Amino acid sequence: MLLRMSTLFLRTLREDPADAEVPSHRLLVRAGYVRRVAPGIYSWLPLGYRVFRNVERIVREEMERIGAQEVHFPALIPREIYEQSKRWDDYGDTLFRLKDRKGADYLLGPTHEELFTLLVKGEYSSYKDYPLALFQIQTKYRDEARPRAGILRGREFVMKDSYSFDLDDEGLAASYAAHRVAYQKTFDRLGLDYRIVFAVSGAMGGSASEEFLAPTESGEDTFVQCENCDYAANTEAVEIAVPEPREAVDQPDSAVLDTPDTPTIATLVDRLNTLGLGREFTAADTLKNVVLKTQAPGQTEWKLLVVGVPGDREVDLKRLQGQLEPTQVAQAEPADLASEPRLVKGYIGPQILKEIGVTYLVDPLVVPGSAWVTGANVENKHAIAVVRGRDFEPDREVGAVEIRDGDLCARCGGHLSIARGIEIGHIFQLGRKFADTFGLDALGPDSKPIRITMGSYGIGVSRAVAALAEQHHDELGLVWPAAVAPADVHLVAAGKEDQLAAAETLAAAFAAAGVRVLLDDRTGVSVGVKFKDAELIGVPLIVVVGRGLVDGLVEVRDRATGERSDVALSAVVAQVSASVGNS
RNA sequence: CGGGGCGUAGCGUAGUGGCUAGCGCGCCUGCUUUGGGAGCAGGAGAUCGGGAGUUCGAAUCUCCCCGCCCCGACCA
Repeated sequence: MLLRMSTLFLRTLREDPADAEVPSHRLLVRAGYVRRVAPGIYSWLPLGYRVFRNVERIVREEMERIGAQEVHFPALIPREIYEQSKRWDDYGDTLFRLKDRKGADYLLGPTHEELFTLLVKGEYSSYKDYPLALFQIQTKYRDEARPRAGILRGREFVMKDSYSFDLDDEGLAASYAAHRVAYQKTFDRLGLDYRIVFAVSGAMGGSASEEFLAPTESGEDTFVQCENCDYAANTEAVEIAVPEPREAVDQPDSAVLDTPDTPTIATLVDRLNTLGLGREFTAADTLKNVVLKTQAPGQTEWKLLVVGVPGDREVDLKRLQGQLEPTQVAQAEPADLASEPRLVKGYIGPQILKEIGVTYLVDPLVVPGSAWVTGANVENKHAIAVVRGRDFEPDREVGAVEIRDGDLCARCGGHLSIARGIEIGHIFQLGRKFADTFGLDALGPDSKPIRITMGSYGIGVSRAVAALAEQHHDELGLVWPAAVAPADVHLVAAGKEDQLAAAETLAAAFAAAGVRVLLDDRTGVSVGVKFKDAELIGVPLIVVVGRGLVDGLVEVRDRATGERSDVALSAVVAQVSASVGNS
């Protein structure tokens, strides 16, 4: 392969585009890889499309390696198919909907579970046909409320999605494991730094669920990782270490105290410490009861919900929502509170919740037998030594507190640290949700139907390009890993005539040796511009045919390390093709 | 949808009531230059986001609308 800068459709920008903030967006635009068409919608230019196709190729190869077979579905899908799975309504505003000339409804696919399931149902009917894994690499559409960060989160993006079809749970587990390995190989080959984190399976249902996150500052997913063991989870799924449970019975009796004007945790703690109770209280000794409301799927009615957390912690609504899916959770409005006068704002305690029929969830930090200062359900009064298992019993535990940097790992007790990452892949065991919806069965050896169980696996192909740019750049520009770079060598002809002629000859030799070469054969461009462009474009090796030519030397530069060495013109092809072959 | 910022040439920007809207990059022509985004000279390119209004006069002031970016809500 030989690409010539003199004719390449490329214009680099000297300055950062004003609308770009994150590094990938800035650099991909500056280096002429992509151009914005509309918010969240981008065109891929020749260099960018080469990187894109390299990523796509690697993803495809690793899918095929585990026996997944590639298909290609339409992006344009009739409404009826999504009606069957209820997602025409359930997906909400994020679904791109459109009408044809007859007024019939269509959508642009955000994911393709329906089509995969229906396709298999239409073709396969025997247990002998399974297991099966299919995948596609397809443009997906989501009408994001707020597209952002260039191609990291667009309204149109390319995703590889695959689905496994198995007869039983063991088969699903095996398919899931195969995909997990394939994803590791894929991201390893791409040169992405990533973490596999536990996730909640969310609205899609199912059990096992893990995300592949590429740690980077501009990532929009927060996750937690243990500094001691390999535990990592996103903030919805994370579990932190909790205190040992205690015996409820042998604890001091509960008592009600006068605590006027203490509707907040801070005012309460101040007051407690003036009462001479023989100990110092902190916010962590109090039990905060936050009033929320929930809406079960398919219901229009909202029900009150109280969540108890230690007073020094906030409730993380997003985390809570993630665990209560598909039930919706929201902050209770004053009007909601008014519907239950026995809940006294600022003085709510769990002691009466059973009696008044309000669901009570506690964070696991509120362990059985733990004693708390909490509201007495009377204006200006709090209760002390309120013990879980004696004075109240929650309906269940749910991880609700905001995770802090330094919280302890539930596995090993090590410190947890919070980081941000880009979700580049997600694997989960979908189970029988769509098989149930569409009646996907295989006929078993006993002539009885077997309901198929599915796994769902996604890789954001276009997003991976952006994630690579996020992880592989410096102040000068992009620094592509060899496997995805638009070329192996960026060959700069530093001068005219002799040097240009020598560069031409060398470029032909590289190409003949199977080295992908980008030749800067532009005349009338100063060498400084060529160097800057080479650094911005980020091909791993830069070879300069310049002043050393009179001595039969060219300069080889490593874009990543900045290392430079002079190599004999006669030896450079062999040296470079060896290093390219090794990578 | 809430909060903030911003719309002037392909890109980055200056210009807060007064002459022909200025500058840098990029682009075109010519000459010079060739190891770090070159120099000189000449040139093309803008309905100043749109509409309405105020005014002798509007990029500039007022109102409405549209769009973009960032934060949040939301979101595999």
